[in-house]
Amino acid sequence: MSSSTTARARARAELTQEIVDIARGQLATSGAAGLSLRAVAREMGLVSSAVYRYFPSRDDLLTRLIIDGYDAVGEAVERADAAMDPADVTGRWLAVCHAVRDWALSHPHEYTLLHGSPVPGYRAPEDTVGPAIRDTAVYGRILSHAWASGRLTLPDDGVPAPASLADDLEIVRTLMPGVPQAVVVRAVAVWATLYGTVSFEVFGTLDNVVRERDAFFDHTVRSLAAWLGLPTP
Amino acid sequence: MSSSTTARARARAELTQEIVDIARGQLATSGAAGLSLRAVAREMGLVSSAVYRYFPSRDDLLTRLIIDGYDAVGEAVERADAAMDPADVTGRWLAVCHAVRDWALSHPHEYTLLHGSPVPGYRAPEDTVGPAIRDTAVYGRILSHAWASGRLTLPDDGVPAPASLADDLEIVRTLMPGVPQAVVVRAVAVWATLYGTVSFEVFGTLDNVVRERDAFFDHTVRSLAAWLGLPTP
DNA sequence: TGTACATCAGTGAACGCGCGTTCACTGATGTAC
DNA sequence: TGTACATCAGTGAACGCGCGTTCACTGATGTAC
Repeated sequence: MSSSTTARARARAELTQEIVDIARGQLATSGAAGLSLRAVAREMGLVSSAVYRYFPSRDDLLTRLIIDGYDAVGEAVERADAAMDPADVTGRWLAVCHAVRDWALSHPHEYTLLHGSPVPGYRAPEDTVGPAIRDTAVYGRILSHAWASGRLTLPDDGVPAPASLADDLEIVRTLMPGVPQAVVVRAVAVWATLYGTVSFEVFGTLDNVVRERDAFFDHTVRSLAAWLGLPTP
Repeated sequence: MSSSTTARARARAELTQEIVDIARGQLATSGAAGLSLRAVAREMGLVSSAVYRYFPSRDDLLTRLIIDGYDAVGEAVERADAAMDPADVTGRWLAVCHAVRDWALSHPHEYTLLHGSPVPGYRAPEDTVGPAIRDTAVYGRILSHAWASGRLTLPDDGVPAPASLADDLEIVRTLMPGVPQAVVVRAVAVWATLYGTVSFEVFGTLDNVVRERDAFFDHTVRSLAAWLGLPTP
């Protein structure tokens, strides 16, 4: 070999990527449950068994799609956050929420793969955990920063968190160090609202219900910001 | 024929029901996308073509499952609401939310059919619209009653709903007549939170994140009650 | 009440298609001397 | 630099399975006179 990566190695990397891209495209027509190695091979002009040189099984291909998906949202969210003034915690929150929604609307089938029904018979391996919390980590940093810089108002709605939740939600707490318990609990509810709202839109539940999608979403996340105790701009 | 329903008609009704029950059971192992008429026939000891005497196609069977599912949640929600003192609007709201979650946890695959990813290639017919809003209609009645009896506090968080939403959300508004616009908009967000939270739990997103599921859910819906402007008990 | 006819449930074979995965194989690419 | 050998990509056939849907048929149930 002359260059550090051989022609064979380069071809392998390219074909692997092509398999992934074609598989991702097929999510649109068949959904995750219907993803088929044979269909991918057919579209590439390969014999079906050739794909096994690249992925040992269908589930490994699915895992790759899932990891790529989480990374894509994670990156979109990180970029949206980085583009804002770090001190503008409310602006960062809004930017991040819109980034999730924008990504979901432009990649509906990948979003569905990540946040839709579990695929029957598929069990996600450990490798997916890291990428899966990449976006959540960004919300955590925003809330941490908001709290540390004295910009977070504690909730005061007469609904105190029960004692049994005090030791719960460790993972969430580690993502937003310093943030008081009442806000941590609320953050999880807000997290569910964000994805609940986006899923309603992507899965079609809002069809015939909400027409002004942009305005509705923007208003929802602004209300959530206030509910979280972030400063009203 | 002697009785008003002939033996043949009774057998037909029973077998139709049995097909539906078996199909529902198979959602657990195959998911909606994998629901198979042949598998249902096999489990019943029938030849696969016999099922066509009862359902003209696979999609019709799926439609029946969906309608039955919506009706089941709807009924659970209505029963939970009816068991409360009508004047106790906050109690009714909490009861209704818990009824949705309880039903979802005890029928996870039917819940997934209703609120998970769309089934590729399946288009829901008109008949599903009515049953689909049966539960939502109950929330609407609670809010309507709360408002009419002066128990609803208007939101005051410095985030007014934008003008473009004023003419939107007709369907939601008709479900909660009289309720002011600001609350209607918020009700949709709360609706998304409720189903977002339940979906997180049913789809496994909360695994390793929230341990105290009951306490967490109860706290979430109590917070939502306050956020909606329902009286704190 | 009894009989002739119509209705309908269920059969079994077939059509034409799909899938994941394994395996022995050819021929090209890369490596070590 | 040239050659012998090892590695690896892709082939094609096969195994054993699945699916939805159609169709001509048998035999039981229901209906009308």
